[in-house]
Amino acid sequence: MKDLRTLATISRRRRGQEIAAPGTGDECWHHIIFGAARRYIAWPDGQRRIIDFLLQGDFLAPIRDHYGIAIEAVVDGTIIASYSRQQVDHLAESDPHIGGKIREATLAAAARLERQILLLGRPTALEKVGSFLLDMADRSSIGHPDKIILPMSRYDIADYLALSVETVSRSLTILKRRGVITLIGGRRVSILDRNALDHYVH
Amino acid sequence: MKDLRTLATISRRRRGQEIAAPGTGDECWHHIIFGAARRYIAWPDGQRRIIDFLLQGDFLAPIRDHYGIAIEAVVDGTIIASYSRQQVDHLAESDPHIGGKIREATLAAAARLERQILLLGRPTALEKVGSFLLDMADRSSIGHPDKIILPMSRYDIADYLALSVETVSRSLTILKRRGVITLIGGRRVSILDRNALDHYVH
DNA sequence: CGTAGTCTTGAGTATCCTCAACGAGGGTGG
DNA sequence: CCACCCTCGTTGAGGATACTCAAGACTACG
Repeated sequence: MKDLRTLATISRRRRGQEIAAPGTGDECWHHIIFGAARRYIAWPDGQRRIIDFLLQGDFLAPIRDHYGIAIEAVVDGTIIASYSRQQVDHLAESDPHIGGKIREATLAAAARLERQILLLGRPTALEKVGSFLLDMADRSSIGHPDKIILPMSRYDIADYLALSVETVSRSLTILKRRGVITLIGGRRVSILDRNALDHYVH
Repeated sequence: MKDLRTLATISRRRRGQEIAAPGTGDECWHHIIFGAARRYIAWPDGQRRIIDFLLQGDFLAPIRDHYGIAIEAVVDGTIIASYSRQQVDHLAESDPHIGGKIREATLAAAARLERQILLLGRPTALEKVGSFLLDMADRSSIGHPDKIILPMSRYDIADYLALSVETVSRSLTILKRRGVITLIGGRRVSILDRNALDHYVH
């Protein structure tokens, strides 16, 4: 009996290095073993829209792509396991249990996209940033649930939330001044008042 | 050999009638046979966010839901085929071919969510509305690719695009005045200048 | 024909974006 | 070890865009 692990191609990437070229996203499953990645579109006019951040442990399904979506590592030393879609399909057909796992992972990827839709639908910048922090706190489970380490830059966050960098920065400053969070060196965030944060988010 | 069709529960809904109660979205697959539906969250403060419109032919995967997402018919006489998730899983395990179909449908649902993310990420209202029209023209394939019949109200569109009703209305008026589209009675749209519309969308 | 819901338009305001400057941190080379 | 450069992050001022509030037109339906 074959195993998923035998199909894996493990690779290691530096910060900013390409994981999948634009338009090739539907060829492979990816699994983030360590680090973080961003899935994005670069428009011809120079703008960039980040569709999805992939954190440690996340699976990415091979979603069909008409836009030229690319994937890049966010931090140095990001480790990715990639699986050819065809081989995974083949395996799923021979092993019903694995087929179920695959369906499960696909639904989880869809749930992540859905959260992102809710995030983008929030009316104000403060709500977007607040939701984003709560989301990151949930997902980047490193021991304490109120300590977040943001692996991505403010520019990344801005392109993810469809805001300008300045607005992201200002929103964080406002949350800090109101005593809702603390900021240590830009990338380390502590949630002091989760109630208040939840409240921004409805 | 069992067949998917034997598992279907067919039902018929009037405009505004519930198809799935909040939080039950992960129990069933749904397939829109006729009409249209909206998948949405009603926040406690009265706001409503539409995550997804389901048009004729669309499949909806049973995505896990922590928010209380509900589904409603958009037009009278909407016909839905529903399939219990468990039974579908069971069938998929016994028939690899169906398993593949299921994975395919799940990926298509994810691709739809992804398009919605790109839509919400557009900076201006005009781009959002323009993208929305192109999207609808692609999806509601009724003979002519440049004629659209919008089954939903302006309020629905506003909650979908995260804009106010007034802004949606104004954007459509602007597109009309610029000769990009024509409006017949509010719900019927013709695309006159697809190039221009594409251009708004980058 | 009246009513309720939908759609459009207008005026004023709040929010966010753009442009600009400055500060902090990390690497590199002298 | 320090100066320099580069990227990243923050803050300020001014202007553009979308929202809110309000009122009027259109449509569908009883």
